[in-house]
Amino acid sequence: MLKEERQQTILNEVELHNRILLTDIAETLDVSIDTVRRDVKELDAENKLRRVHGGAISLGFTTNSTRNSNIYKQKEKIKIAEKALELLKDGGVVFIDGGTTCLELAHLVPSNIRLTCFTHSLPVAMELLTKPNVTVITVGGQLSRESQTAIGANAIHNLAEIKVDFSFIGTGYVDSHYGLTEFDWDIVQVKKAVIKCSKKTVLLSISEKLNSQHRYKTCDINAINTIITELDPENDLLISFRNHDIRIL
Amino acid sequence: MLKEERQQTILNEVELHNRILLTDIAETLDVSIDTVRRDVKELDAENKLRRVHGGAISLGFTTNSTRNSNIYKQKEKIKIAEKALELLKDGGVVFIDGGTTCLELAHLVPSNIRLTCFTHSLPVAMELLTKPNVTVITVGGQLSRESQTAIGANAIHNLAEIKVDFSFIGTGYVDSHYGLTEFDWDIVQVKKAVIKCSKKTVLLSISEKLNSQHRYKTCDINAINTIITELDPENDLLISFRNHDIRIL
DNA sequence: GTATTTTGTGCTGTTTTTTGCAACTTTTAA
DNA sequence: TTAAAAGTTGCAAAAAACAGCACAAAATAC
Repeated sequence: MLKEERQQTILNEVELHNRILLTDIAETLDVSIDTVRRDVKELDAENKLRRVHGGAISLGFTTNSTRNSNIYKQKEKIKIAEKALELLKDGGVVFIDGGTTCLELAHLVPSNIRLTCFTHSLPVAMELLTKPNVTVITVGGQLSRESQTAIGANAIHNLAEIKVDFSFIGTGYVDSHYGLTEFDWDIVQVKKAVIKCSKKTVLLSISEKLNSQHRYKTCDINAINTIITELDPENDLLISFRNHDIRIL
Repeated sequence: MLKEERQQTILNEVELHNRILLTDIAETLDVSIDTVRRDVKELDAENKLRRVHGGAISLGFTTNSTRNSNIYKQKEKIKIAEKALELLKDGGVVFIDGGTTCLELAHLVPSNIRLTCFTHSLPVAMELLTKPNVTVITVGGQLSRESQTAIGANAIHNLAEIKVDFSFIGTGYVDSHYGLTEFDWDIVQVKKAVIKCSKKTVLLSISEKLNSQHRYKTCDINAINTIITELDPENDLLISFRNHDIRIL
């Protein structure tokens, strides 16, 4: 049996079952486990599949996994993103933050709308590039491995040089009294810079985060112009935000 | 038996069974294995089939899979990337360009090496983020939809503020006399800025691009310090580059 | 018609690729 | 923490590929 044949068989199995075990394949193809291991190693190097301990998984499982796979409370986040779409005007200039909620917004941006979008998030930028009428501009800087966004002095410096109509941001924690807070100091600095460069700031947050707080403060609640949650604007959970001069969607 | 006749028989067998073994064919046709080998080599050069170790497979055989990332000449590009790895030193500061060859380089960066990598390419940045010891810094700017890299004045401005030990760049066309050239003017401007901010510039290019040229010029061939192709450095195709003060890997 | 060149084929020795095995290390999960 | 499973590395044998040579047949030139 030719090597290429074997590798093609492995690929087919992976596509078919989404994941395979090396031991299974070795038995099916009647070759040693080492050979299968080497094949999978090569196929992984060629980006045809992804090697994992004990076997391999299909790329379809991982490639778009940032968006596709199980995002926490994805239904709520889609609902939030849909509401946020109303704020997008043809020809507008906006900033879109990182995070799964903002990524949903990027995904749902209609492809017919003409927009100029700034972002410091790699996944958001990738998503926006699929929209033919959106001009995408990345804010450069050192990347946070965890969030796949640019942070640090360079990113803040770059943000200082732009001005957008709307910025859509997420937050780790939000409270009507303590404002927006985060677990991470670097993230706070970037968000401050984002708010500073925006005419209007829109907060996208699932209701679960309401009335929670943490160590570092991003801004007062008054710095936010619009809050969007998955809840009905009249919901009692939002009552403490209604006193402020904030639009609730 | 005529050569033509023999080759036609080989092709028929390949189409019929999707694959053949050289030893089988040699026995069937009652010619030496070397003759069959030479036939298959010719047929592969004519793109009538694909030569593999031990035999040949039909062209349609590999393309049946659903969404193979199918990078043109990926094997060659991996070979180039492997050579380029030798230039990476622990603690180094480098720039990695966009393009599939540079993406292979990013993919193959060992996860134990400590590096600071600048890039204006989203896919390269994403790939590098999987390496725990690599600090990734994006060069921001307006994104080219096609190449998923930052281009334009902003990117160039940002590049002007950094200095790296090595930059690894690709090119559309390269010629020993006309230097590096591109089809796209914007791309040229960015590449110029990259070369300017690098102590040493390394060109990664498949041999197919050697001795080709296009409309807009990026730089003279002398601006390049090292050229890496998939060929052996002593290969005759590289002879015209050997006169210059260029290292060939 | 003869000499020369070109092409095709097979053979030989060397190099590369592939594969399985074994010793040893790392990862995983109870 | 420990035992089992999986992974890694190095090695050796076999198969395949390669490069170079020799020779014969065919094509071409004189």
